[in-house]
Amino acid sequence: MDDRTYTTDAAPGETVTVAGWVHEIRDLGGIAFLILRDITGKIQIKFEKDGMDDDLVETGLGVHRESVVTVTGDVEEEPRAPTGVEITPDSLEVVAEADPELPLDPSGKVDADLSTRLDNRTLDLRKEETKAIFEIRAEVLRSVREAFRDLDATEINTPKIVATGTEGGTELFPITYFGQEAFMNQSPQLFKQLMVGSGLERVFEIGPIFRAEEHNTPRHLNEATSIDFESAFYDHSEAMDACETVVKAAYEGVAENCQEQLEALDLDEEFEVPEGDFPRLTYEEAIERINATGELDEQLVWGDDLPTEGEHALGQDVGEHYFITDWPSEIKPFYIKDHDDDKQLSTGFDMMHPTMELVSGGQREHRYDHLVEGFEQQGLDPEQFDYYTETFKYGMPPHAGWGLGGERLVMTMLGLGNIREAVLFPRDRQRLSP
RNA sequence: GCCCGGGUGGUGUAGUGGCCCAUCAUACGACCCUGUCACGGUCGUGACGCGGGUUCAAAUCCCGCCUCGGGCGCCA
Repeated sequence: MDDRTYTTDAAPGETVTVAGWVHEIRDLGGIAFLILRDITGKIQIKFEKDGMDDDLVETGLGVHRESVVTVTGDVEEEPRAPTGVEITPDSLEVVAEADPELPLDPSGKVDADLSTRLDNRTLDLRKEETKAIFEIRAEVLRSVREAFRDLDATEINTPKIVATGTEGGTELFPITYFGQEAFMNQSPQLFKQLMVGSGLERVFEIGPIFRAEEHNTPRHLNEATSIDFESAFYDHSEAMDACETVVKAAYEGVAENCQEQLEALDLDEEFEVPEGDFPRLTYEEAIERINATGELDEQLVWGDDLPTEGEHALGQDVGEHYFITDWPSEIKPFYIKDHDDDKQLSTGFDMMHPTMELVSGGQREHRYDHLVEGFEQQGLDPEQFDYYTETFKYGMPPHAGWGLGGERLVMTMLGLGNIREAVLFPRDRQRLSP
């Protein structure tokens, strides 16, 4: 449509053709208004019944909400119109009629359950607030890519269909690959590590990960977007620096480029870019602080994983993004390197939002012998991972990296109550369609 | 995987044994209304997830199934 004018661009004095959805019709009797909505906003179409073509009035006011129409007419300045301008139509064409009864109300007068919204995502995304979430999500991904580029990292894409999992025994989706057993990849972990040993040295990947865990929570998905980073000649501390930079860049991008969207979500007042360095607590300090809050019935002891309740108590105590470092080796995966001076302590770290874990990372074990030993200690058969370990024989530099949950980043940034809100078509325990 | 709580017109809800041939809002249909901006007004259409049971009587209690949400574990 060459001659289409966006509603926000319709200037007084012009004759324009606008195209979009019928948001609402208000018929006051002798005068009626049709509110037309497009990507840029809304505009009012005025029908004064006296002196207007009867067919035009009948068509314009007979159309159902959410139908697609094009309207050609004169734009006039009108202080009484919501946007200060309105169109007096010469012609109106119903391009696609909508059913009179809609499965949810895009004008937002009546709430819909998340489940109803997800079943009707297209209609749901006609709402300002829902649309804003995904525009912000896009900005987060854009900013993150730019931040990675500033770090001189190369974007890569690794296989999602794999022969073995990352950590061996965890829950994977099995598939059949030309008669062979295969799985959906749960993480690009091993592949991105191989790339730091390649000529690329520093890489990142933004892509789907698949986990077959049958959890049922507002913060888990079975298909999620992982933002992964890995660099040669980085230690865990430098990896944390990069992590902080990238997460802050996401917030900065949204603050700079998504004011309108934040307003739509009623967050423009409270949205804050994290300032200063994220505190770095050791695991030991973390459990001590959790114990000191007195929120837990039982005191944590060294070696315990942090229970959800403990994460919440600590998050509230810290009150901002923070890292937990120096985890016990035994509760971190085999590919995480231990501290050289203390085999009980790993270089693994998590980056936390006050409400949940966002990032998991660490310095990697780059020494072939230690790596193979690690596989065996975790009860995994190193031979199954030959494609991975072999590379470590041919000059694998020390390296570190992390994985960030893309949806969790958006969710915590916007204070969404459910991670499914941050995915167009979420895949969870019971949802496989749409 | 374990545990808990829900499912009532298109949508969101009220109703916890008889007061319910089921409340309200919105949507939808008809009519009235010349400045609405959640327009207003009058009237109307439309629902108890499925199956079985208890009871004189079930939306309401019990059982099974389906389905949705949440807590934990685990994780991003």
